[in-house]
Amino acid sequence: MNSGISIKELAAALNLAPSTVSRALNDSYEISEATKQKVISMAEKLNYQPNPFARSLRANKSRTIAVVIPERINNFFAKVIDGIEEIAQEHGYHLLVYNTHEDVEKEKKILSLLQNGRADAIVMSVTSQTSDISHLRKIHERGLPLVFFDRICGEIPTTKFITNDYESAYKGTNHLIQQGCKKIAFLTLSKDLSITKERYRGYSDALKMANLTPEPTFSLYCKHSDEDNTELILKLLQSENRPDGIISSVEKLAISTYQAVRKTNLKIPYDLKIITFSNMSIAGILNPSLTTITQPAETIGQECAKLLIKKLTRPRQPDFLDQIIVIPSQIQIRESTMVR
Amino acid sequence: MNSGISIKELAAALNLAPSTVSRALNDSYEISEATKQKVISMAEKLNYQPNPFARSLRANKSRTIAVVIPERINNFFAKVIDGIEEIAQEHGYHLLVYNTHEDVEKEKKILSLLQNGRADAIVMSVTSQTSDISHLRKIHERGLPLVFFDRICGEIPTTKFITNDYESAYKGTNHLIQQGCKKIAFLTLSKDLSITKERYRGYSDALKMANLTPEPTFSLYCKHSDEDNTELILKLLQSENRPDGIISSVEKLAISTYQAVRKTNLKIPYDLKIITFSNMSIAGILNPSLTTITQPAETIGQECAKLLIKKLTRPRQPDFLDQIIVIPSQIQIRESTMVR
DNA sequence: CCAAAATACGAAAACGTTTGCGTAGTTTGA
DNA sequence: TCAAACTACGCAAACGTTTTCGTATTTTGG
Repeated sequence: MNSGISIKELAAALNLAPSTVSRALNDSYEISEATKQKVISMAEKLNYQPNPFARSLRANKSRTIAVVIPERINNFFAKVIDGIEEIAQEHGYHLLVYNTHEDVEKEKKILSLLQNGRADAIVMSVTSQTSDISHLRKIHERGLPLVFFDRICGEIPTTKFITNDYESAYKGTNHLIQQGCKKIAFLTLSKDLSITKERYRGYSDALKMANLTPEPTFSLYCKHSDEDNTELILKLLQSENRPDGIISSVEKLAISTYQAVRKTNLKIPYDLKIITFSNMSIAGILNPSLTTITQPAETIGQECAKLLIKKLTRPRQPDFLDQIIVIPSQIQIRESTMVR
Repeated sequence: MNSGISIKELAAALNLAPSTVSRALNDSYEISEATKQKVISMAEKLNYQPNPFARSLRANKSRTIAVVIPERINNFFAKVIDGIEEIAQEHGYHLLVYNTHEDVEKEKKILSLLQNGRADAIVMSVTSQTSDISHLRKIHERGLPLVFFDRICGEIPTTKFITNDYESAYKGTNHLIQQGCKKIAFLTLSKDLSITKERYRGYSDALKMANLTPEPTFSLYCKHSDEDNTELILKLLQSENRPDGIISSVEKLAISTYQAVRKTNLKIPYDLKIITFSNMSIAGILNPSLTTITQPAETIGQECAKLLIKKLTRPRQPDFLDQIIVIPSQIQIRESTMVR
């Protein structure tokens, strides 16, 4: 309602021109120390708060970063945002956060809302359904700084932050093999996802290296509903030629696996070993505790934000390089992949 | 960088005045249908996007709601935000999200940043450390619409949304008693928190009703660090007069309890039964599965947003009533409180 | 001592909207 | 038929900043 006093009123209270007050508050060399002090103390006294919209209008900058994620109830994305917020706050930036709920149409709507300059930059992780990327291209060609993390879009020439998906999947799969698994299944969400492809490559290469062949029926591309996924996995576990090891590309599919296993008389890790990409704090208290590949979520968020802010605050910074920056994950071995 | 074309340029392309274009786009009765059509199609063609800051400056409204939470890696808060976002998006509102990390000083800084009209309203859950409430009072007295949820601040006369904390705690405790518990402990974060007090009352009253007395050593006020909490709980479990039932006010203390139990040779639910306030999707796959009191998080978020938006979009809406709106939780009984 | 430079400030424009007011041209009504 | 009302649009101000330019006063330098 009442958004406090304006710079004009503050100027009037000081018998100065608004321009002088503005310069004093922005510590301009053109203003004497004495005047600066007077202005600052009066501003304090009257609790003057500059109107951010007037500023944004004038400067054509919003000091705001938009974060677009596919899921909010997800420790990985939550941690990434925490990382972004930390750096953003240090530099006086605000965060607009949008959840696409894994829905491309929603993603398009949100990006279209961000075309008008409401945010100075966008950091996002795409939907598992995003194959048409015209909306991303549009934003990028408009010159709005855009970086991707985790679920990246390779076709857009900008900087992307991911973890070492190939390597982690390779190592994870190899770990299963070393623990004695012969028939290893791969669980993931969408075929289109960049990270899926990389992780599948890692899984596949590890199998080949061990002279095992990846069976098509062992690659499970799951849906959105947890119940459906549990059903799908259950079917796989009850099939004649069931897997004895599982590597899951997403946390929640590991959860679904645990749930499916409960409906069988299989025992983890004896009959089935499982490892998953995850950021759960409670992986350790699951029974049996869950072996995880943990992505450096906060770090990814921090790096995204650092890069963006560098670009936004320096005068003539070049565009983002078309490159992929890799921040390695860490494998935490727990009971779910123990030999005995 | 380039924020597209302005209404002036659009007007020039149409040989019209900016005012006419503005009115046409806002569907004013003063503009003929023919002109409206022309304007709209040209706006489409040139991809005209109104500048939000010019609008905000002019209207003194930002179409933005600020959400302030103490923790982001928390299913409850994530779900609440999802609920808020759903309703906000329907009405064209954007969400600025801030995490206080349970730090009052950060909370103060954030609220001070919100004084300048960047957001039209605030919906928040306070820190577990918030006892000095001058910053909240300041915002409220400034006339900025403010609602609380879950962690509410009773002293501020506005509308608050909570779950039936007293009743749920009472029922939860009673459930433990009926399952045979005699010595029930209560785990929580801070004494200052509104919800802690209510939940403790429910716990305490349930004990009294069953002729049990709440022992002081059975009320554990935990810290921020998960490791410390696990230690604290472990000590309680190893004490001579250990509890045989636990009701936890916060999800993560139940997790810590599971972790502590692992370091003893106690068995849930045989030696210790446990129930917790929680929004975990995976409570069911913990071993043993965890009995929970689930708060209606999305609904709480939706209701907060509905109320705010009603106030923001109707012309002369009265101030929020000083009232507490209760949305009941649901108790989900699982193995952790089973008799056998 | 006086021109030139430096200091410290003010006036006004600009950012992109929306809106109150004014006004041609047209329609209405008795 | 002609004043009154209506229609459809334009002009200009306003929102609160920042910044360019201008200028009165003081300081500097030879």
